[in-house]
Amino acid sequence: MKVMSYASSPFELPQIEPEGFERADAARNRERILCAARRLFDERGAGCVSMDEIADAAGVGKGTLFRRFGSRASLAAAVLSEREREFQEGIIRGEPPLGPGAPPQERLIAFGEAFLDTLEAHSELLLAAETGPARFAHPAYRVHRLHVMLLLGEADPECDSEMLAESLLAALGAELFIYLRRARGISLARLKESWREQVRRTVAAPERV
Amino acid sequence: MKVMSYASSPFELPQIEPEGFERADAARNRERILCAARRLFDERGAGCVSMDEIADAAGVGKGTLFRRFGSRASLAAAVLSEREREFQEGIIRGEPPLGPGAPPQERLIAFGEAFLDTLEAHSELLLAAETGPARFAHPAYRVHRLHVMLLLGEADPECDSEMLAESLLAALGAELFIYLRRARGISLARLKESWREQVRRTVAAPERV
DNA sequence: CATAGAATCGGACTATGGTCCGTTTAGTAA
DNA sequence: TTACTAAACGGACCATAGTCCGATTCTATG
Repeated sequence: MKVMSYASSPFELPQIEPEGFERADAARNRERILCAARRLFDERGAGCVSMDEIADAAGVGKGTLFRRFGSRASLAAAVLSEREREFQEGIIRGEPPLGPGAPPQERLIAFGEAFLDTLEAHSELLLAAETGPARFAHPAYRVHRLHVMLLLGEADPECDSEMLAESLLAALGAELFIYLRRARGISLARLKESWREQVRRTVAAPERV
Repeated sequence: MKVMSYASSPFELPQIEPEGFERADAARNRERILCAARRLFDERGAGCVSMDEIADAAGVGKGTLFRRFGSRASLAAAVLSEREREFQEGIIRGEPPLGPGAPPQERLIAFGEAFLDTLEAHSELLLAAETGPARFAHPAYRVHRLHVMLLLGEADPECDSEMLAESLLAALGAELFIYLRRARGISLARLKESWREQVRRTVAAPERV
């Protein structure tokens, strides 16, 4: 079996720092936009802020905003990128059970619980960052998928870890989270318990081998 | 344990036929709109048809279109409703394993496979009908959820069937389907195999009890 | 048939994500 | 310092989902 590792598919975050040189005014405007967006999203909720408002608050034209960030979803992702970086940090170099060292099943459980915490704190932003089928190609999602896939493969070499990873991650989508949490009033604790149950059922129980 | 049945939460389809009386012109326009929408969606793909075009093709004002159907997502759902009706028919009164009679695990597998067939045939429409967290409150989704939940509870009375049903259904979302199928080129057969694997792993294996 | 009034119609209007392109400006080299 | 160029700027512009309300049309009733 071919062994995959993070090295073969390096970490990728949305290209916040551009590759080559960046003009001073461009850098300044990018910073201004991110600040304004962060503040407005925080104050009024991501769903209630238009791109025009962000451009105005940043003292920047609309064209500039869209050239920098491409789309609303992409801007939301950029605002989330610091949080995402911390999350990935915890996964790669953090303490067990989220970080390396714990058995894969426990790491999977810890991953989902940590993700649910992120959803609890930033569900609106995550929802804004999820737009259409393209979202699954986003660098952050790819990292999550690779992580879950590797853990699944480690926990149970028999399984189709690639597909199971997609299925498991689908249960952590922002739309579903918001519906369950707000419309149905399901507690965060129950969502976590449900995730644990799903992981336990998905990876082969120890006695199976 | 309280036994739930379909009777306690009757079938609900989007209210295509209005409850009370409907004026003749209203009925005629509703039919015209559905026809035009069906045709245009079919000809050019649901993603490439605007509401204005549908209104024009139906020979109807935009206001009329929106009063009838409320939103783009809702119109897409209405266009799908016939297919959905057949699907539900197959589930309730059809032949096993989709219909009653087969063991719950097999019925779950058949459900997913049938759903994947529907996605294969109508993914764009289903995508158009999925809009935001509200989609989980749609009558059709509720029927699917209830069905999966009952089967899960039957297959394994120990499990939290309510939550597991949501998780399983999340893996059948149109966004994910389109991404896997088109961007990743994964075959329908593999998606079905993955569904079977997931169901087998989720419901307790027979020897567990 | 005539009338009343409630339901419906339809298109102008708004809000908003996203694009375009003429103008401005930061960096560079002479 | 100046001239030059590539990049960035910004706001007018476009497409489209969804709203509003005065004009119109349907149906029931006398």
